[in-house]
Order: sequence, then C-alpha cells, then structure tokens
Amino acid sequence: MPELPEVETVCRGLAPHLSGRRIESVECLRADLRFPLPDMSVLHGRNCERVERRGKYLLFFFGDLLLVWHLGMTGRFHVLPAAVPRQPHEHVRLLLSGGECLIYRDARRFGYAGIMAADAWQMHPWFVRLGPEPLGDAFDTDYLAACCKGRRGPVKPLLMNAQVVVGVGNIYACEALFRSGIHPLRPAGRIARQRLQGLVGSVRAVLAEAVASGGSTISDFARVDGSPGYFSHAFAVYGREGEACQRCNGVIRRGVQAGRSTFYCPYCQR
DNA sequence: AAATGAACCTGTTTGC
DNA sequence: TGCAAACAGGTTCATT
Repeated sequence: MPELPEVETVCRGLAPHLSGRRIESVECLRADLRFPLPDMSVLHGRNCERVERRGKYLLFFFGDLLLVWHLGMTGRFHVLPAAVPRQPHEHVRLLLSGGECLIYRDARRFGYAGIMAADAWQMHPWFVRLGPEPLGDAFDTDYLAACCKGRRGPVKPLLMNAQVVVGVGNIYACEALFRSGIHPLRPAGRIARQRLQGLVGSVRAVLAEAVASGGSTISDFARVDGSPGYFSHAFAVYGREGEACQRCNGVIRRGVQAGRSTFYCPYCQR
C-alpha cells in the first residue's frame, strides 16, 4: 500500500507523538509478521528521540538502538489513547509516556521490523544497496541516464527498483510515466536524455504533490490519526482503465507488467 | 544479464 | 444469490 508519500505522511504524523516519549511497555500479539519480530522488550524504558524515513522504511531512534519498520502492503500505525480496545489485525502495541499508545496493524502481515545499532543502520542489508531519495539532489538527469544506459528492459520496473531510486511504487511509477509521456514498456536505454530529464521532474513533482496531499488512500492506507490521504483524486491514469485521458481524450489502458497492473495512455505515452 | 512468476497473507471486488 | 477467481500500495527468491 504505501509508497514514499504514504510513508512520509505516516512519519510526519508519528513524529509529534513519539519524539521525547518513553516506552513504558511493549505488547507483541504474535511472534512474526513477514519475518520474526525482534525482541522489542529492549526498548522498554528508552526514550524516542526522533522518527525519520529512508525510502519506504520508518526509522525510530532510541539512543544507540534503532527500530526500523517497513509497512509492506497493508501495514499502518495509529497513535491512540492507551486504554483503547484492540484494533482489527493489531499485532504490536507500545505504551508511551503521556498516556498514548502506538499501535501497528497489518491485515496481510507483509510488514516487517528490526532493531539494530543506530550508528550502523546504513550498513544493514535492508539499506546498503538502496538508491538515492527521489526528492534529494542525488536523483538527477545524469544519475538516471547512467542507470538507464545500455538497459534493454522496460523503464517502469527500473523506476520501481529500489536499487535505482527508492520510494517509487506501482502507483507513482504509472503517474510519473504518464506525466513525462513515456510508454511504460519502452526500453530504458532507448529514452532520449531530454525525456529522462522530464521523467526526473515528473517523479519529483508527483511525489511532492502526493506528500502535500497526505498520500493516496485506495482502501487500506490511513494516516496516524485515521484520516485518509487525498492524492488518489489526482490520479491521471492509475485505476482509470477505460476512462478518457485528460490530455488527449483517448482511452486509458491497463496492462500487466512484471506481474503488476500498469495504467497508461497509449496515445500520449510513447 | 535481465525478465517473469511465485511466494509471503488476508480482504475485497469481479465474473460466471 | 453464491461461489470462485482475480486482484491489491512491497520485496525477495528461483526459474527461464
């Protein structure tokens, strides 16, 4: 469910509730999600200094320990009063100083968590091969052109490859390709530099706009306070098979690429 | 090398 | 109406 804008929205929602709070108790309602859960009792009594995001990972800093959490497809965090009843698919609950609790819910349990040394997380296997942040300076035309050079595979899976650039999932890959007029099946190595420049701009723009809208809610995603993200209303192609293209009035098509639905305008995207 | 498909799970929607 | 198949925002691994 969550791509960069959704994880960023969760991160911003969590920060004011977590920063400066102590973990009073830890409740794990099951031993594993996608992977075995770490022993979270080591966080007991520790103070959370800050919450950050790297790619689609959330980072909770606790002194020399770091709690890392990936939401998978249906993971969500909520901060609620400590006395709140069990929530559907609730798997972990951390009681916080100040009377609130942090609840992790995840219907499909594709999410996962880990605890590692706070000064060495970037060397962890989850992070060591990640590409640059799409909203940072390192993601530019030169960089993307170097990634595409000589590659005969289609551009869309490349855009969704976290080793190339983090945070771009199925929705925003479709949207960014539409905005830049590039067909999702086009071989990555056969895109003119000027069009790659446009693609870099489209990726950055669509992600920034989605962050400003609080992410996209299709069915599962919710912010920390339970409210939805509004960017789904702004989709140009995602989920719009059979509808009219807003640019050329042609019919939006859906195809399957690498096992994922791809939405595109066959007239605008070449 | 690189692309596809399956696997991990459950809930919801679609189609016969 | 009911049941089964298809499908869903992610990631990793084995197989062509």
